Amino acid sequence: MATAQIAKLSRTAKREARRQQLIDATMKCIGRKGLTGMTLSDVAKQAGLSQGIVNLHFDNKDNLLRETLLSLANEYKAQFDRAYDRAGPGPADKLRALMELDLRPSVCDRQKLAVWFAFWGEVKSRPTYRKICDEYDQYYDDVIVALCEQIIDQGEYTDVTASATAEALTSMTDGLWLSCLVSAQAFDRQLAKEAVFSYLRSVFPKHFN
Amino acid sequence: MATAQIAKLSRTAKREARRQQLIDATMKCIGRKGLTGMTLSDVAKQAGLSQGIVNLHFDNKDNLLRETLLSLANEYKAQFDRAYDRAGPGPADKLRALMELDLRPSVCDRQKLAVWFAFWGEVKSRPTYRKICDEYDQYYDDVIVALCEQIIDQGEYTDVTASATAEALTSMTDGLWLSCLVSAQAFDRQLAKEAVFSYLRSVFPKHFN
DNA sequence: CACAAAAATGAATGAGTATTCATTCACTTT
DNA sequence: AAAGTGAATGAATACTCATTCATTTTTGTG
Repeated sequence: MATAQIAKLSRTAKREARRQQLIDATMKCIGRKGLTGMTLSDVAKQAGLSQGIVNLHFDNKDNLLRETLLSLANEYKAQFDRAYDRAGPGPADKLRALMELDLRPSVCDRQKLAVWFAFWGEVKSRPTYRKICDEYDQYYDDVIVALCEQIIDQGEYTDVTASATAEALTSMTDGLWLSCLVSAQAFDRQLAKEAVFSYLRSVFPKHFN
Repeated sequence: MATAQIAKLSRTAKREARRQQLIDATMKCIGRKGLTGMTLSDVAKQAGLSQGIVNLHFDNKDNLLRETLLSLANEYKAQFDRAYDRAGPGPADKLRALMELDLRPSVCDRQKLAVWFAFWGEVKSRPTYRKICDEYDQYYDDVIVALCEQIIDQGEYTDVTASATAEALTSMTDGLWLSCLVSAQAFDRQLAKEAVFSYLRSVFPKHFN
């Protein structure tokens, strides 16, 4: 949010907008310099504000980073829930919508993925990060397992378990994110979609053909 | 390698052993403190050597980190090639072996994955890291695409493309690694295997049943 | 408009760290 | 045994960067 627009807001809204502005700046800096290279000066500069601004709003760097992760996670969850709600009523519709979400340019772009991977890279040594990531993941997994169960019920599929299929699906999108981040060639969104949906066609042929 | 054993080696072998000792220490430190928290003192202490030792052998921190990534990548490649060579002659045998490799405890353990993810987390801001990761990935991808092609030929599968299937498979293992790293529960290796192999059964039923 | 409160500034601080280097140590060669 | 060589040490140095805080600016209220 641009500074000019902040002026019009109420005091508490303003405070919140400032925090978000700093979080956004943080994500940009992580993308540009990595978690190891990012400094609070960078963030302040990126936000067009002064040296001490982060400590004023977040007390310390750790806090800023935790709030940044939370913001990223919440933003994703909002999109997840929205995609779920807006999709057609059947479990296959919903599952399709959720898979498509993960490959949408707004989710699957190098800038945002750089931030996700930056935090995942610290998960082992930072229980706080791990806890946050794990709690959200748990939630997504439950939703997707439930959808797979419904689909399996409907289609009377045998030789398939909901938990293994859900695991395969969520892993696949996470892995596609990695290749989007690492691959030197422009990410082939079409191929990625084909990977996911050829899988869905082959496990749930009655639903995805 | 223990210091005691280093004494017996020739001069150049000694030098190489020392470097590897420092690289191993670096990996341990990354696991324990993350890439942001790791210091050269930590590494020296972990290796049981003195302050300036890293600069003596690697000139600077950047260099140490790049060599650490290369060492990790080479170690994996050696295991990959070995698994490929040792597997049965058919493409399905080889593909099975490569998938099993990725879920082996020696590859898929939190300590080692922490290091991989630490580097992936910096890939966006460090072209060097990206280049290294991408080159190796390219190689693995080529191998796996070729195997899928052979399997598709043999089985006369239709409605499957080698590139999408290969993409799905490599993504899946990368994603499973993430869940191994993040999940609070002990990683369910059996479920992970089931995820991968139920997929293989369903795309290549003639080969994986 | 005046005044108190909140927000923001940016220079100063100091803790932490990568790097340097004079010195010591452990072998090897002569 | 003496001289020579590379490895290793660890104290000193130089520098970066998170954090503090005295001061200024902005905002909302009576």
